[in-house]
Amino acid sequence: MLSKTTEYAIRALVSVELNSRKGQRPGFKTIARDIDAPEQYVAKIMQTLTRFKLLKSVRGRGGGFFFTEDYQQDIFLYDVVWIMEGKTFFTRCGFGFKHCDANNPCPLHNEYEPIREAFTQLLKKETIRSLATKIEKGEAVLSRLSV
Amino acid sequence: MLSKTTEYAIRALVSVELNSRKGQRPGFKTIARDIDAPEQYVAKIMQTLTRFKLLKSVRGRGGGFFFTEDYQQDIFLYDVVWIMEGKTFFTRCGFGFKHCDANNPCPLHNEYEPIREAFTQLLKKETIRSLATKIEKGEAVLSRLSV
DNA sequence: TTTATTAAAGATATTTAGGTCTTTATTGCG
DNA sequence: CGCAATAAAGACCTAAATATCTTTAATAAA
Ligand code: FES
Ligand code: FES
Repeated sequence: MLSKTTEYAIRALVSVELNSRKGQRPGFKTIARDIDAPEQYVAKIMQTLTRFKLLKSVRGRGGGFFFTEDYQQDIFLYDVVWIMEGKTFFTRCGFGFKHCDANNPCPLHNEYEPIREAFTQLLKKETIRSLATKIEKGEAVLSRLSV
Repeated sequence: MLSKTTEYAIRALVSVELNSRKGQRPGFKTIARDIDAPEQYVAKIMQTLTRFKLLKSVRGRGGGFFFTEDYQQDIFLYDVVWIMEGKTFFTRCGFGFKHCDANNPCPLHNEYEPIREAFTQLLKKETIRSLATKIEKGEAVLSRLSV
């Protein structure tokens, strides 16, 4: 569904959120450990997220990644997916056509479109904060050691 | 969602169904043209589908691909996806964990699981025949030249 | 039986996603 | 200032998905 890279990106942002709730400013190594992903790959992904201004970074001693003060508006998973997968992600044809077109539908369209839409709505509803809160409440986990 | 290969596989089978309704026994070149996919790649995919006995092939003059007489039980899209993507396809974690586990859920689980299940049900409901019928009725198309 | 036609098989090539390494720039601390 | 710690940047590497090429085997028609 989502690419591994996008999954890492979402998990990494949640890691930053959880760390900052504890007054920390994590670096990419901390994040990578948190989410059980390759350090250097996480570093690359953080570069992308920073470039797209989903969060800030500072280099040097005491540096790391953090959300800005004007982080009033939530980061929706939709935003992350949009950045990592491109806007076409939300309108792909389930049958493999270049575009979805309800006026010239593939034979899966009528069934597939509502499912794709439900997933889009999920991504427009859930935020980095909402995921972090679930984890903080113990309702979910950020990574699993076993299986 | 589905890999390109799986999409080709489904479309190829629908092409065989539509051709055989017209009394034809298509070869991989005909199929490739029907579904607008690379000939040799389609050939490879047909080999896989034949190996898994979703349909039969004969070589030589007048040869091609066709469904057997005991083709009473429908071919569900679920079967095709199972063959092409593996059984783990239907139980993947939307957050990137190795497995989905409701007892130790990721923060997307509660929202994601129903969507994944809806898609699985779609694949268990729709068949190669049902897709072919939609196309035959003019309700959908097998490929699109433009966009 | 020869030939044309077709799929199977296997090797190879290309592209994309995923991942690593090295160097440079920035920052804070002693 | 000089050093240690950190992210950025870019080159590079690896693995998987996608695609192609070549040879072989099977079949039917002439
Ligand atoms: S045309 Fe295929 S999903 Fe809409
Ligand atoms: S644990 Fe992630 S979807 Fe079930």
